[in-house]
Amino acid sequence: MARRVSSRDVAREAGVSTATVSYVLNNKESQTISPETTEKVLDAVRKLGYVPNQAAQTLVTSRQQNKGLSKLVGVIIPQTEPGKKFVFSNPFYGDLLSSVEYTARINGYHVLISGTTAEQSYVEIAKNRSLDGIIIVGMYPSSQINEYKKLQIPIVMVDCYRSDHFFHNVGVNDRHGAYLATNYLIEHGHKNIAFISGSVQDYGVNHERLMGYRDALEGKGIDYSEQLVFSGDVSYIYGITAAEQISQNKDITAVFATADIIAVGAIKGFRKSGLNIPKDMSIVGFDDIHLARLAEPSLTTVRQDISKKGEAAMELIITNILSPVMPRQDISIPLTIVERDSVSYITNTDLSL
Amino acid sequence: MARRVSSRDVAREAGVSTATVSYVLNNKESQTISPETTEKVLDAVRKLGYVPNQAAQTLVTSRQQNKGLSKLVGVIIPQTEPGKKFVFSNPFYGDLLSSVEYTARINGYHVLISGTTAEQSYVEIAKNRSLDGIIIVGMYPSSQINEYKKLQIPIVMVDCYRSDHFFHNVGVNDRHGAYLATNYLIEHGHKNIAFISGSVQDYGVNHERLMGYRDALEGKGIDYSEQLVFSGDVSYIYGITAAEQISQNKDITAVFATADIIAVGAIKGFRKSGLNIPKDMSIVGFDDIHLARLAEPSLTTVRQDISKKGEAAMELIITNILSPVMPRQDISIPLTIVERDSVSYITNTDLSL
DNA sequence: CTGAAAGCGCTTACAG
DNA sequence: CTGAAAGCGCTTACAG
Repeated sequence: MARRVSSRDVAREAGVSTATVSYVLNNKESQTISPETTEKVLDAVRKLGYVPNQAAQTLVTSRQQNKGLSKLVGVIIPQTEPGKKFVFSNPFYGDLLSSVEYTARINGYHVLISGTTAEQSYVEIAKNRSLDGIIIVGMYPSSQINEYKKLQIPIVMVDCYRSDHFFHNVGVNDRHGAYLATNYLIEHGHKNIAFISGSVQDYGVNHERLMGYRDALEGKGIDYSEQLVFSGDVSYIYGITAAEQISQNKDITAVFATADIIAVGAIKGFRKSGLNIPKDMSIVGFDDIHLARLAEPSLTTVRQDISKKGEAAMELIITNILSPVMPRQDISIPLTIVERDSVSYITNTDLSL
Repeated sequence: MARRVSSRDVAREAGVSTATVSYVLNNKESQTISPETTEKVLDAVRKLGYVPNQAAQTLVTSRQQNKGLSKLVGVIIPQTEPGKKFVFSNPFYGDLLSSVEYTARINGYHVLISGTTAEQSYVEIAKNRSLDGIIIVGMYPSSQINEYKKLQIPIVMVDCYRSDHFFHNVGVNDRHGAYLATNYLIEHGHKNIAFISGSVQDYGVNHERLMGYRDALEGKGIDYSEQLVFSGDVSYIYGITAAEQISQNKDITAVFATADIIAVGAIKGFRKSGLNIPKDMSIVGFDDIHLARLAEPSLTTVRQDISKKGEAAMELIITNILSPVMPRQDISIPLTIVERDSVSYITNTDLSL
């Protein structure tokens, strides 16, 4: 491999010192360089095709702060199991990563993606690469999260519900989103609304969404009943199963499914049971995945701006790199209802029964 | 930020020189270190939680070769437009990236993802980060590809058809895949088989797939007719449109769609036209996206092992880093037919007409 | 306004 | 078997 062009080559070409080259390229306000010298250096840079060596820059700036050393931000995406591949098939991660990368790039940063191996913790990777910050997506065991605290670099958690809030957070207000969905159904005249979700823990996304569902019912003076809560796993199959169970209960006229994939399964399940969507059963989902638009009927759902999420996360990192004493931030990305064809009005509830 | 533990700290703790620390950690066969010393160093490393500084390593190894300097491999994913976000929503890229990253990781490499900005070409990024190799996914303008040649580092192109083959290549045999799909339909008794695809260029994926379609027809002595070729864009919508056109031609009993998304649209289109799938019309797709399994009926399609693709690409890079004089490689990932419910037999073609 | 020099944290001939 | 020393390519006080 041909030796790379260094700042010394540029200095020689321009007839100046490497210090001057550095001053020109980093235009420090502390140093003023004459226009002529600046021009000479820039010409030499162009002529030789000089690109600074980031490794050298990282090394030399390791003593200072408020700058970012490596201009590298790590992104941690959930893995099926530690040391294995990512659970990346979910298009959500692709969209998120895309906006994370874009926001990094226009700010002069790059993105390192990496899972962890049995032999190497992410903390080691962060040290080894002199990461300027880390974005952690999804839920992880507390032990792992605690490790990161030692790192003393900006860290943003995305979509992570935890009891202790040590790092910055970016997420959606799941409770509010569930409220929106449920309330939408109520405003369409529905009263007996089933709730279908993955497993509901004491905290976490589904817990929040269940709370939002209850908020909406309560807001309209409708009694909450555990009978209407169906919880399994986040899958198409479970959507079918839940729908078949729900079909047994003739009072139920609507369903809020906490994930589109469940909702789409439910559509299938209801159809199997001979119910027409939306005439006999209204459904609202959550996520607005690609499939939501293609479903038959197309699915009314709660949409989050994934792009904004990634942008917010990376902006938080960068802001925090620049001002290390910044207080912890909690950012909530707005949610909106996307109206499609899976919900119908019930005008005369009593008569229709 | 607390000063990091350096090899000097380790050396001091172990009562040896930094050279010895380096020898122990990199266990060079050229240097033999006594077991006692090795033990002392390793103890110190553990005690202090020492992690080598990659920037320093990259910098110092910049004079040697056959090693990889930065242990960093760049991955270029298609962007909507230069300087913008990735076209990442396609789950394909997520799967690919996942296996690329995994393969890198278990080999001691990391993955840098980055698009390009107007102000900064990827060549600059590669130099700046001392990238050890690059994986380029998809098609790019020749001018851009030519830029990369200067870089003198291993480069693998994934799914890229080009007239000049300068870099390593990883892809699928699209022609063979199309042959498999078409032949599958022929073996189910179909003779009038329509071909639906995105725009067909003089070279590229769709061109190859059209060739494979023709191969299969020819292999069974069936005449090729341009009347049966429908080409628009790779979208659900176009699938609907094409299906509606095809419904006009009562001779056609089967369709090979070169993308599942088109095939799923076609299912919808045929249903609109009152045709039953697979009784009145058989369909085979290509890709095996998530949707293929969920479609009604589920879609028979050609599947590629995306994971293998990423693995092969990264392995090629790493092999080439270790042996820089390696000849150009061309790797084709196997394709298989996934049989589902969208194809039926035609036993008595003549009678059925 | 510009340059000489030190130093970031490593690795590797070379000497012993 | 181990260490002193040079050097990778930068940046930044400091001196002038």
